[in-house]
Amino acid sequence: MKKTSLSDIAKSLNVSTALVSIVLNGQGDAKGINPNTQQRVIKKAKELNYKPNIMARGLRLGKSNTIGLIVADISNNFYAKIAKRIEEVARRSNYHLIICSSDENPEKEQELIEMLRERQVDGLIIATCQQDSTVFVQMKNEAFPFVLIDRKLPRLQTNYIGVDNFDGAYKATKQLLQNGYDKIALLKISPSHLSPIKERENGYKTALREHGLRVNNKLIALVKFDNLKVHIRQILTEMLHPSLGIRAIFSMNNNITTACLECFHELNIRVPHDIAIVSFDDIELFKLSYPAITAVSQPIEEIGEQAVNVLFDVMNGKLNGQAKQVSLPVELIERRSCGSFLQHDAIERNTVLK
Amino acid sequence: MKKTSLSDIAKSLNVSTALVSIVLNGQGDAKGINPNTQQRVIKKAKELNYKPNIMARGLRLGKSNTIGLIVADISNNFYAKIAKRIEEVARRSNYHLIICSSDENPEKEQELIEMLRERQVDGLIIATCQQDSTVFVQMKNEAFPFVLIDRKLPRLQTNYIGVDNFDGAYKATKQLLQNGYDKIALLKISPSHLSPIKERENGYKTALREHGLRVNNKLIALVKFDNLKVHIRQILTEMLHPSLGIRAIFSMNNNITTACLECFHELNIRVPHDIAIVSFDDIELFKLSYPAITAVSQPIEEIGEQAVNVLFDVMNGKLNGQAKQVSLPVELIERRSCGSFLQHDAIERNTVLK
DNA sequence: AAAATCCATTAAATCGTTTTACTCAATTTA
DNA sequence: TAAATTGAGTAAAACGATTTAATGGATTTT
Repeated sequence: MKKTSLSDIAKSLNVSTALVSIVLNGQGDAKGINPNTQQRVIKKAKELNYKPNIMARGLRLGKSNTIGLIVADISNNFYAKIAKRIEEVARRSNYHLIICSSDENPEKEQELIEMLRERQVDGLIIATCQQDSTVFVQMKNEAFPFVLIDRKLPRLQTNYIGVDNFDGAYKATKQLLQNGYDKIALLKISPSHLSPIKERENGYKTALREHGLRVNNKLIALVKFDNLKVHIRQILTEMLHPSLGIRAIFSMNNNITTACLECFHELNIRVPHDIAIVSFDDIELFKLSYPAITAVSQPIEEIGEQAVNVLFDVMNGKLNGQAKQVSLPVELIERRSCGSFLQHDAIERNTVLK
Repeated sequence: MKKTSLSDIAKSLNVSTALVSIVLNGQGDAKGINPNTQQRVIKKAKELNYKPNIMARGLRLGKSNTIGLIVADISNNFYAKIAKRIEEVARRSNYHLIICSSDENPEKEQELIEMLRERQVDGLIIATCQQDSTVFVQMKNEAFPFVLIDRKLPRLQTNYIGVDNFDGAYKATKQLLQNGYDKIALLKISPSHLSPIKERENGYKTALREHGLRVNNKLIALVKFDNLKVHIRQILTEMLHPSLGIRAIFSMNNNITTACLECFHELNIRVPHDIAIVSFDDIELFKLSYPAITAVSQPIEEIGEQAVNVLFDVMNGKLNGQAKQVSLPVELIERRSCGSFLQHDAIERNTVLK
């Protein structure tokens, strides 16, 4: 049983495909098609289980009513939630979403951009892992609508929705400092060229300096995205060597923190007794791990929502070339993982969570 | 700057579009096109930054080299990971993946199936939340390639990749029984018509019966997917009333378990001291929560992989109409959350995880 | 010298929709 | 009565890529 096309309907009713197309697109009244004829067409379409061929329509119309989303890692709940929100919002405007994951691989991201554009998506939302801005400059030149989320590129004036990474990192570090920690390790995620990483690093450094401390590069480590767990373990065993005197960690994202926690468990290291930790990104796990982890929470829904809205604005030419850059506020959720340096033993084990 | 088409290249070289098409598809040698001409075409294509229009190609070829994936909830890590794996495997065969989330809404799932088929996907992988098998029967009749994952429909003979839910639930329940618990609550997830739910329920019941216990329906509760947290809280406060004497829970999926844990925290209920819990689905969180949660682990990667392979087989007519049903083995990962009923106080708090 | 073969290429049809610019008959207006 | 309008619909082109059958000249075979 092969697919029904417009002309199947047209033939079986002895009318033209034009008429059928018009009616099925709800233009019947506007174009003065006899209501009776309209009914016959609609009925027959149902009967034959007609489904428009989107490729044919897309070819003719030059648009697909689809937007593409490329995230850095769909198995990271942060991106999964953004994706979900984007889908919901796009859907309301009758747009569909194609979700792809670059897995932090710049070449793959490139390919995905190409394939989505070949597929004639009408716009693109990207959490890029690219270092080089060439693709984006080119898309900009071609006036192809896109907006970056979470990560942006230096010197690239383009639409972007992100959060105040500096502020989040600043607050997180400050919190540790206030609780009496002064040797605070920083765990960055590679690729380290990503804008949020840099901004967070600045927040960390500024907090230290304001507190009258020097930045010690020995306390800063870069963790590779691939093979995260193994790598974290190496780094932690080095960093936690007593000679360095590190008693607190600021971790740059949920993946690193999770890997740290696993490692702590394995090595029987207690938080915050042996080591305090504060994380960027707040995930469910941090509420429920023992102890609960203090973390910087990002407005995930808001990021998704604004990304779509800005993209639509671009697509409709409402921004006329102006780049829109949004930086949303973040919030430090205080929990147990960075309890005061001096009061560790006073911390009760099974307390009600915040 | 508008897009380059085949005929742009053809015109600028004074050749036909046919030639250009042949060359760019790597058929140049096979069709005996002059190597020199081939070079000119390829060079020009690069120069003009030519990208094939997938809609035109798809229209002509009647296929899209794309498969669709509909999961029940992309923000559930279980599905996100499956999606990731599917994408990887499909990619290897030069297929692209469109990921959609039905959010446990059967109507939305229906719409998604329609939209993906309109988009001419060549096949579909679905974790359905549908009760009714009409859509699937119809697709089957039309010989449209699809495979179900995770969930199947009763009496529908179709391709399916899932796990041995009965066995997982049986083992989980058994574990609790062996540890001395006999009043074991069962938390099911709605919609309750889903096959894994039923199979898991059977596993639970069989374990009880084999242990010489009666199934008590008062110990079985149904949790709604929407508004999960609030609902769990209601149910738990009822169920944990001392009069029922419940000291253990078998939870049917990671979402429910996570919500339970949150609730326990809030109500200051200790695991396993006050209540033991075993969960279906193993997620990162269960390794790191305190205490670590015993859970039934599913072979996520394997599910994704097999789903794609079976789908490809269907698409290539290798199965000639035969329905392939796969049930993969699961594993019970024993951790701390269901420690022996009698030895609670002996359990040390900060021990090395398994 | 006629027929067959080969080489390099192309014309034209096709996929399914949408849309523009008609057509043709009936009715209304001037 | 001729001209204009209306109502209901259609023919045909276009979107861009692929493919089949054909072309026409050069070379080889009979």
